[in-house]
Amino acid sequence: MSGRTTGPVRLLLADDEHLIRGALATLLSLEDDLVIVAEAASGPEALSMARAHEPDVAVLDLQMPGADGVKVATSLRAELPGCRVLIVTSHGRPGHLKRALEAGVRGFVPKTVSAQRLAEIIRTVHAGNRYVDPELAADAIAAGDSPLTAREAEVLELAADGAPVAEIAERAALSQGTVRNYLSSAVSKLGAENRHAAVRLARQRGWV
Amino acid sequence: MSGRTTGPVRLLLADDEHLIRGALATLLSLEDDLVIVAEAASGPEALSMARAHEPDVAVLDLQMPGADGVKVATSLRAELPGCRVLIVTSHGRPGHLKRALEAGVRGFVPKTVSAQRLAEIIRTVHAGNRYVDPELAADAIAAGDSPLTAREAEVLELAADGAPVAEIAERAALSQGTVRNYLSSAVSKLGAENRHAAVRLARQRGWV
DNA sequence: CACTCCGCATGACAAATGTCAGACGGTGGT
DNA sequence: ACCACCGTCTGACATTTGTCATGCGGAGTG
Repeated sequence: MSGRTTGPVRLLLADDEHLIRGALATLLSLEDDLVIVAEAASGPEALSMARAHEPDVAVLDLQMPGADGVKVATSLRAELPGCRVLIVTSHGRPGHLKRALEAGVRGFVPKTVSAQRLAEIIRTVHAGNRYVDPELAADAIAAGDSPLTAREAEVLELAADGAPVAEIAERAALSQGTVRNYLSSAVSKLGAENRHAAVRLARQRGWV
Repeated sequence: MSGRTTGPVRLLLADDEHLIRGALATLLSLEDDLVIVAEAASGPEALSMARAHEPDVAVLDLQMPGADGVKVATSLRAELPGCRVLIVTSHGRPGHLKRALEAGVRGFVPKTVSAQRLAEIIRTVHAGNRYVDPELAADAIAAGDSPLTAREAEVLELAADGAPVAEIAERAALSQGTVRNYLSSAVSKLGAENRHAAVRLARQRGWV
């Protein structure tokens, strides 16, 4: 039902850490039914490699220079609908999982799994099924959806690097009072002490 | 010169990401003169493994649950002076490098190097030499030493999660005015807009 | 259509934060 | 011994931030 010809699963591997990517390539190559057809060290590179080699499954690191795994997945979905995407990550933030699934990603696993297990998951994804790490899924469900409105999230993001209200107001083209109001509402929705703690919480949950 | 008997270099591998640790173990095992005698997924585990197996070189990830690579290195230095320590990291913050060298670490490399290169560096370290990634070294020199006094750093750290001044004052057993003063001085020394930006900068440079 | 609800926006007031001038004690140099 | 210097510490004052009451306008409902 996958409409694919038989033969080894053709993989694209993208991760900016050469050490990990190389090691992973070697290890996955040991599996008889898997073959790495391309490697990339950044988001844009992953895209162009995918176009050139049309892999069956793309294994993407979530954090890469240029464009993160989810952005790459979105583009791939449009350009190569036959290519399944599997995301691998070190720090699993709940919000990222949600964004990833919305981008059509078929698998989402932390780097704490073994290579053996990863190979199995690659086969699962290639067969057309989905796979999400149970622990990350639980976290995502516990965290739930973002309670923030678009404006609140926007303002909170501008506040992320400790900028004063005046600067946020200018960048968002709002009055200072309005900015304070949004921040205040975001802070109370998140149950934080102040806006800086709120930024940390929102980041943790992947809402910004 | 190293006072060691000849034979393969005995390695301890510690990294909390199973995927990477396993892949790395496989890849390094391919080198004839390297052999992995122990693996660990956390700081404390790395220590007990090192005690049990007395490796020639310990390859430690900088960020691990329990105790980070530098803390482990400090303990190892005291308990197994013959064991060289090589630290591997994803996000190289200048301050970490400095702390690592003070802890007697012999090598410090980012995960962007290839496994082949890592094997060479392991041999370099085992031979008694030091190796520090040139780019990380340049960053560390550019960042320089922390200009913060002990108190300033302490207060800044307490401010890290967005706690209000009153709470910081209580936790540091200081008056609120004093706390503000330290924060103010830290902020101006770092050239930041406010204390939150200062926290970010100090973290970036590895000064907290 | 009228009504209600909710997100968006604003200004006034209270509270927290940042800035300043200055006091005290220990260290090192003369 | 004396002095200058630096880190530590404090309170008073200006600025920034957080909270509140309130107004405006579109979406959904009766």
